[in-house]
Amino acid sequence: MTKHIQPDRLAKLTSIREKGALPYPARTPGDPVPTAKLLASLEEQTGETFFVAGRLGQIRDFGKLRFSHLTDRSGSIQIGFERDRLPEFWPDRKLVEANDIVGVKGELGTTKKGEPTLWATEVTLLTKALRPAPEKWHGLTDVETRYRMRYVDLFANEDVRRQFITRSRIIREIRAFFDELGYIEVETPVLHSIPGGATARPFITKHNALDMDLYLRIAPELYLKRLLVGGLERVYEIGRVFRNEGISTRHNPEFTMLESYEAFADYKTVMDRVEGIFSRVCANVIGSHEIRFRGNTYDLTPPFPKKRYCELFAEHNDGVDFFDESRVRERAKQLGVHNPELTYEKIANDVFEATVEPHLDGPVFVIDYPKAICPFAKASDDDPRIAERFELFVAGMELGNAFSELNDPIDQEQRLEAQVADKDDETPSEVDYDYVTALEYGMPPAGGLGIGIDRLTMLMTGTDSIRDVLLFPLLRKLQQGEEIATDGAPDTDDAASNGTDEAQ
RNA sequence: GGGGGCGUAGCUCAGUGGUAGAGCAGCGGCCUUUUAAGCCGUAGGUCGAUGGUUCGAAUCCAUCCGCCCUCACCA
Repeated sequence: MTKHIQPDRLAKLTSIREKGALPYPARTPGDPVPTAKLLASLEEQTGETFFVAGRLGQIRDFGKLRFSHLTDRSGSIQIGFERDRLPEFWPDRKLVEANDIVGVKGELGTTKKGEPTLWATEVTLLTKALRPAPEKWHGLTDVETRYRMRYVDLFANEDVRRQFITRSRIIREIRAFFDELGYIEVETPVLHSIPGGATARPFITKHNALDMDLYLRIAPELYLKRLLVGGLERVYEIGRVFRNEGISTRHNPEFTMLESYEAFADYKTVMDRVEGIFSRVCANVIGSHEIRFRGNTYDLTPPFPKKRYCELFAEHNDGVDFFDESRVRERAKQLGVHNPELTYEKIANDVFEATVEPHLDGPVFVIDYPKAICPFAKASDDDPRIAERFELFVAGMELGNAFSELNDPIDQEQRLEAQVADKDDETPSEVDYDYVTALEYGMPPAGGLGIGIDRLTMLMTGTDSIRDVLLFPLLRKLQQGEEIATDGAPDTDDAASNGTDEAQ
């Protein structure tokens, strides 16, 4: 690693030490003021002395005067280094350079052209950077390097920093929304001995002492509903789930899921909750209910339109009824999505996905799904073939999934057993009988919700790729000893095989 | 897995068979109001890797590695 460091920076490091200064001091000499505070009331504060700390940008050198910007978490401000104000620092000024982290004490003012500037009277090196910053004008643009070295991306690209601050604010608003409704936030196990609550291939890991296989959770659902049995009544969890599938602009193998469960509510209540979340995030984070995503504008003002699954199915399939098995199979063959391994309802759902989903620009709640494809949803009291379930679509992307939770233990046991009997290799291989036992003790009627936080953030921030809302998206491992291009090591190369597809 | 694109200096990129280039960053100078500062000078390379074709390969061919886009798969 260190062999690729810029030799001139190492030389400066040595120089600093030889002069008895510390290139990595343990303490910051003062409590830094956010630079944004200096700019916020510049006129009233002109002439006052402040201490700021952050990373130095490009240095513009005029011999006896130099300028640079100092960036901290709140923004950045120009620093003016004048020879006559810095008698002690001046001879060693070149040991402090772009990308170093410094503390600066100085007097607030402006330049002749009115640029707010902190005129330095004391400069303290806080951290010597041994690698240079990316080029000043184009910055760091290589996508692979940006993902692999997000730490560089973050300080080099302000909009990237802002993006992740926005993500954090979205999550904070969601928490506040549920907290105000009396929900409690809980944490359930990530390591599951039986993966369940969704249809997906799990990651397998091993517990050594117990000598048993464990699975990284594909959903927290079944544990959260156990809490309803326990009487917690309103719970939510925002946490990582893991699905052992491919990678794309909409899929990362680990992603963040919000799940909430509310006793004595049903899927209609949950629709209100979803609208409440969207409304709140739009108002408090985005500042608008109109968002731009992939070239289109979407109005997220509630209420969102509701469309029945079976009606949409007929509408986009020449009036074919979802439950008309022979005609649906025919249609599936015609579309080339007829997989005889699957159950009839799954084939029909594939037809739905092929014909209806592309048209779901939204926002739209697709409601009342066929019960057969909803193993955890309660059937409608009016039509036993229909489950009280909805999914929220915006921009053709599924953002949320919710239902009136099935709490009939006998029905649930039968459905889980049917799932295991299914040939589909994505379905669970084992029934979680403890979950059934929990239901036998009585779970209150409840409405449950799942929302993909990453996709929600994509939508809200107009981001095309899920990798741009994940700080560290999954990438292939580099070979040992291999470094990323940015420090002169041999580029690329590696072990491992090819990745593909999905998740979430 | 299929198709397409890309990989050259720390960064951003030119270079399509004949001595590896530019801008920025770096280094040495000049400069007290710049903000992509300017000017003069200087240094910097396993052209992703391996093999092949050729008198000669960054360039043509093959294989491999990595990233992006897209389709497929999949919430």
